[in-house]
Amino acid sequence: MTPKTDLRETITEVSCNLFMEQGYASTSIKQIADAAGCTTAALYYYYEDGKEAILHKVIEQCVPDMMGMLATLEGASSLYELVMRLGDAMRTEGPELLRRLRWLMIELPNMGEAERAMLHNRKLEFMDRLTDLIEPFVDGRQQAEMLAWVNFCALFGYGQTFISMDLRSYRDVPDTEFVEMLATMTATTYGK
Amino acid sequence: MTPKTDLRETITEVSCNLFMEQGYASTSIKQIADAAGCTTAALYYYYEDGKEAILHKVIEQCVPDMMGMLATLEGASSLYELVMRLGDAMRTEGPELLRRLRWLMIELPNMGEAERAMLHNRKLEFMDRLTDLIEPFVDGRQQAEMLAWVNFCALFGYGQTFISMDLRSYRDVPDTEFVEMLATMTATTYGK
DNA sequence: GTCTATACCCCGATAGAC
DNA sequence: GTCTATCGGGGTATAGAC
Repeated sequence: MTPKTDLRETITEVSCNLFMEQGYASTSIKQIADAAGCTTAALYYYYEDGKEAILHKVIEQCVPDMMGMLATLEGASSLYELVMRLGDAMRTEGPELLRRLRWLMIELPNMGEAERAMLHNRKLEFMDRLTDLIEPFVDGRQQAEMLAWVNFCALFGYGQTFISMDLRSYRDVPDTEFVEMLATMTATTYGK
Repeated sequence: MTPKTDLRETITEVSCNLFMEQGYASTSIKQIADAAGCTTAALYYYYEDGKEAILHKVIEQCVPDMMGMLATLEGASSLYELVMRLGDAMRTEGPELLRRLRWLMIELPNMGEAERAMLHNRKLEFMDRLTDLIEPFVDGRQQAEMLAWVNFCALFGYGQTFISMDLRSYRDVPDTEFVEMLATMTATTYGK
């Protein structure tokens, strides 16, 4: 029963949680050690470079698989259905995914050039793929690209607003209605 | 010439800048004192409760006047024009406004219940007012409310994406085209 | 009002025992 | 591999001179 995981794994896991809750700067290695059930000295056995090394490991593991989310969009039969499926995916994987994106954005200043570039690439890949999926249903790639941005930004903005401002009112604006409206607007105006 | 402002004002001003750039947790009172041209002891003359007191003062002053932004929307003659004006307002006041909103969202965990409630109220007031402005052009208040959310979230998501991910590519997706598409979608589908 | 000087604590990090 | 013990440094905060 006891999840006798490696201490190394435990450290990254609890660090991930603490960093996301409090931010990197406000989390002390003492806190991490306590949460992991060891002393600070033990941390340095697994992460020679200390706190910062843990951060980079957490960042690496924290990057969400946004491509996987797009897989469910394949085979949509209309633009309306495509946007609805995107909304569904956001609702399903959204809370965790948006939490991660949000944290990564907050910690950007603590990242190195390489990490920033990696995230930037992931973003572009995601938008490219989403554009691919939209293109068959509209007039030209440029239109598809803009639609990808508008839809992504709307869903992203929706998620950030509620995740950030206060989780309790996540349902003030019903998510199904939000997505339906977005899908209707998109399909009515640009669907062919 | 020399802006011989009160030291008290200087302190809140430089604190605001430092907090927004580095975050509250990563800013030391020594940094604040240096930037304000005084010693840390002087800070405690104006803010007995130290760093945290400065934070609360900065939060208070930092809350953006979102209602003012909506004033420019009055008198719009169509739904399309209304959304375009909203986009214009976002582009004009947007960078500074989104920067503030973003910071406030990040520092939410450091706020008291009262501050959180105040921000929540401001948000609701803003959405209510935006709904008022949209209502004359659509079918019923419920539709207006949802449209307010979709449009706000899209513009907010757009701004957050570029402010956060990297400012340099703010123009990867041209902002005028983004707003035009949003306005077109909104007006075509729901304008009456 | 502002400074100097200082207290005290917690932080990140390491050496060396086990 | 993990702990105990400890160090140096920077952090917040304050007492008292001016």
